Amino acid sequence: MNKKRLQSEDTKKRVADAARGLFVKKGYKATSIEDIVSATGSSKGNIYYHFKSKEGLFLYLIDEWEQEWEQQWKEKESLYTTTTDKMYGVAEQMVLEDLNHPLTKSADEFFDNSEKPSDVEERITEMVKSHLTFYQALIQQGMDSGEFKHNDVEGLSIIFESLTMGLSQMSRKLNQKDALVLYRLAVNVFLNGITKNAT
Amino acid sequence: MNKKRLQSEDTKKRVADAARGLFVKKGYKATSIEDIVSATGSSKGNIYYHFKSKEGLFLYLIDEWEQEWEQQWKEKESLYTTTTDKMYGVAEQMVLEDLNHPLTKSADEFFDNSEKPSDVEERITEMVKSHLTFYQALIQQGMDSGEFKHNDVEGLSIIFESLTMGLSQMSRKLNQKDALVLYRLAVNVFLNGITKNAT
DNA sequence: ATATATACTGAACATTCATTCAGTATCGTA
DNA sequence: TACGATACTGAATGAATGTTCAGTATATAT
Repeated sequence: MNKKRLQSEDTKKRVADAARGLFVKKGYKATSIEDIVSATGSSKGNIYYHFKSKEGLFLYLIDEWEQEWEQQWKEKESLYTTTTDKMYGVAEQMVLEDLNHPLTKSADEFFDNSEKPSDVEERITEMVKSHLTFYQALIQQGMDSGEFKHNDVEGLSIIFESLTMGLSQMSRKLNQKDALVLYRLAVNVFLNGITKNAT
Repeated sequence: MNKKRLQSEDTKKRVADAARGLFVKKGYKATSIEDIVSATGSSKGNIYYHFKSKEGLFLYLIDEWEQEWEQQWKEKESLYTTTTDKMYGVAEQMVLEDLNHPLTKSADEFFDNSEKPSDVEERITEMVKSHLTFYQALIQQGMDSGEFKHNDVEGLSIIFESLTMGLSQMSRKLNQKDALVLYRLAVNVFLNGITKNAT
């Protein structure tokens, strides 16, 4: 039970990769199972053999993506000394990872489909919460270290999350280079608003 | 030909209002013609008699909304003296109007449906462009008057648009009061990042 | 070599939804 | 009053799409 299992995992990965690509490009709803079938050569039934449903496939990709993000961040975090640098680092990773890694589009799309209180919506809400917690800790850290002015930490974290959400939508048409410039400028504006020493 | 025409216009308005309410609440895709039928008591056919299509109905609402926004802004603009005040004013109107007035949700949703290069997508792109032009002029004005530091005007306008796009998504669950606080804080952060005199 | 679990196929099914259209009702007007 | 236009009805259509399932192939274990 080896060659078979390996092959099976391979097809599962192939399906996941194709689906990811399509979701980035077209969004969740606009991507049909049929599209994935065409892209993989695999059959409909086989996709349902490997994944519970379309939604299940999507959730699988989200999890995968989140894990990778976390891992990459851990690798980078130690390289930054100041909180300021960390915030630039986050923005950079966002452009590098999130724009490549696709669910941005589908995720935003999902946000607006309150139709079904599906697992996915819960999942996304959960994701936003964890973002907020993350930013909150980061900003608090900056305040404690004296880099940032004291202010409403929770509010600022929401604002930063909002800013990045908006940026991810706006920069969809941009190439990576331009997006990077835009994100940097955004963090710049955000920091000079909360940093003690004016630039 | 009067009573009839008035009645007709009335039903058209009733349909539009109901559709607006549903689009805000559920988003564009999640709102079916059937939903609008249920909400109005009008028949499917009648909706198609008054509006070309679901998309046409949506576009109608967008136009209506944009006109109202512009009008309300004109009434307020003269009340603000500094550009700073104007920006707060814009934010305030956004919360007061945009959150009430609904298409926010559906509009964002549309952004992610690149499936069809439909009129609507073009329309929304156009809207974003006009926003950017507006913010650009406002920010330029602030720079000229000496209120703002000199900086990349286009970039800053994109950032402000992004920020507000993100805020509109994040504040969906908030009540008007809390949203207002959040938006004010956001503009505060944005301005203290580009205003010469630190707070 | 045979049996069995695993991997896979694709036609059929079920549902949702926008849109159409042939027909009916209502109102203004000649 | 009768005719014509305008306003409205709702069943039927058609297309898209997620999901199921009975059946087939393949590889591993006995």
